[in-house]
Amino acid sequence: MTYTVGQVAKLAGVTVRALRHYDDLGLLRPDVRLKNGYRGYSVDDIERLQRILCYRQLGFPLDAVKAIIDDPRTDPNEHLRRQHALLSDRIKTLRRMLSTVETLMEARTMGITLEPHEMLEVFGDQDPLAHHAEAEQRWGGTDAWAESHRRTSSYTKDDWKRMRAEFAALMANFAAASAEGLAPDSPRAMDLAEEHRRHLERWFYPCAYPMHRGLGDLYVNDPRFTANLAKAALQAPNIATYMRAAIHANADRNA
Amino acid sequence: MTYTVGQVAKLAGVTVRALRHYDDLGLLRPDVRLKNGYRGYSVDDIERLQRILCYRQLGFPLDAVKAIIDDPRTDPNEHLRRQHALLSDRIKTLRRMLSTVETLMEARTMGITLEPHEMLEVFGDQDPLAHHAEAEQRWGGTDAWAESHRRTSSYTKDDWKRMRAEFAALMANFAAASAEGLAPDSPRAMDLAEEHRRHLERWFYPCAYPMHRGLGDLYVNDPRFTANLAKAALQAPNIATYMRAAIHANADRNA
DNA sequence: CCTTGACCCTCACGTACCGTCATGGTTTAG
DNA sequence: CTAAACCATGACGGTACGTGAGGGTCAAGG
Repeated sequence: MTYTVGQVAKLAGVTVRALRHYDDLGLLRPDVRLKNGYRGYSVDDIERLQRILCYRQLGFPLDAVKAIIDDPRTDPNEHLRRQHALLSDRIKTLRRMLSTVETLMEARTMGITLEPHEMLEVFGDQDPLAHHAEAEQRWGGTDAWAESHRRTSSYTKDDWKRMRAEFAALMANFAAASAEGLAPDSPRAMDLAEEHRRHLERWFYPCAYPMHRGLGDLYVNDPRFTANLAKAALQAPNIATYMRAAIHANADRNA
Repeated sequence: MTYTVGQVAKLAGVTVRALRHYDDLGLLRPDVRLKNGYRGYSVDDIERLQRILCYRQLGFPLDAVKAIIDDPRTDPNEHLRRQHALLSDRIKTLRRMLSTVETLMEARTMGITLEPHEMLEVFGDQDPLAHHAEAEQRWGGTDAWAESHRRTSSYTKDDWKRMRAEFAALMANFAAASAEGLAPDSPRAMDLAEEHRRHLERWFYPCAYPMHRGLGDLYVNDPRFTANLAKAALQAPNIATYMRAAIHANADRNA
């Protein structure tokens, strides 16, 4: 299945012109050219476009985006982790700006004049490059970054086997707990939820409690995830719903 | 007191070149030119710069920023309200992007392939203009917008007198409650906090519970606000701390 | 007194990221 | 078979600055 420029543009909410520009830059080359000269985008191209748009939204210039995306040291999981970190950062700074605006509002009602630096400092250039350069400084080449990177990209077949075995055991426990009629907010069920969270953190990506909650919801709301979990739990009924409840209870416990 | 370009640039976290550019555009004219030709920025200029940077951060082109800022129908309070709304919106969409990234992460670990539109649709152009145009459509000229605008900009001297009287009464009640040794999380104290919140909403700006919490913290953390409240409460001791506790209790109650 | 370095000034050209025609072929609905 | 709706490739324009070039200003130190 291939998509035309117009289709991709509509899907992504960008203009056709932008896609053509990315093509010119070599940033996003459509998979094929049809006989009539039309651009034919593949699903891989779409995935690449997701990365492009995400990094661009975060303020990176396109050549930097190209460098980031084409970096051979970075695998897909690493990209998602990085996007997650960058988005979280951005949200944090926007929250600081929002907080400053609230302070300004209240200062006005009270007739208090704030210092210039209090009004300004958070609104400056949130250029991700500066922060990223700093991150590069902190992490670049050192162990932390490399280790975080090594995690998924260098798993051996044996590792994957162990991971799957761990996961299967965990899901079997969930199925058993559910079958026993154990309440999802019982300590045992919550422990299983915690184990699930740490499983994700050990093998894949950092997963704080709010994020874990979101995943619990995802498992119930998206039938594909529901089905996948059911399969892993040997068709235990409503296992996703059970997991979600346990995950939320566990998150509450650790709030 | 006037500031040089370099000082302002450092305060705001932007380049000197950018400030000169804003000068050229007529977007931010320094208050004065010193004898030596240096730009001299006043505190008002700094306040204007805060608006410029905020709207620019939100993605508005500079000429639009100029139009927004120079719009004579918009008073300072209205600007802050608008900035608050726009920032909140932006945070909301970034959160949607973050949530999508989390879904993508989990989809990878489960080996599920998402539909193209699921990967892309949130990352498109978050151009505030589109949304703003829509808001203009919804509100433009109609009552809601005008009314929201009329609120502070058209208060008469009598209105201000009533507002100040209301506020004085409220603070007197807080002082009394505190003097009586009434617990800040008692119903009566929480009612006062709620009254304070509604006072803000009626006279100044929308103030949801999370924001109200933030203000409570501000009252304690910033001595200028602490002092101001103490004065309004006839020097009742620790009134800001008392208010903060009541505000948080009230927010908990309405969570 | 004179220099050095950190500021400031005004042109002026360059660059990134597209928007916007202009011109023309292709495909699909009626 | 024709109009509308796509696709293509140039090519020029526009915004928001970056980046010198070339040259005054000012405080501190030798």
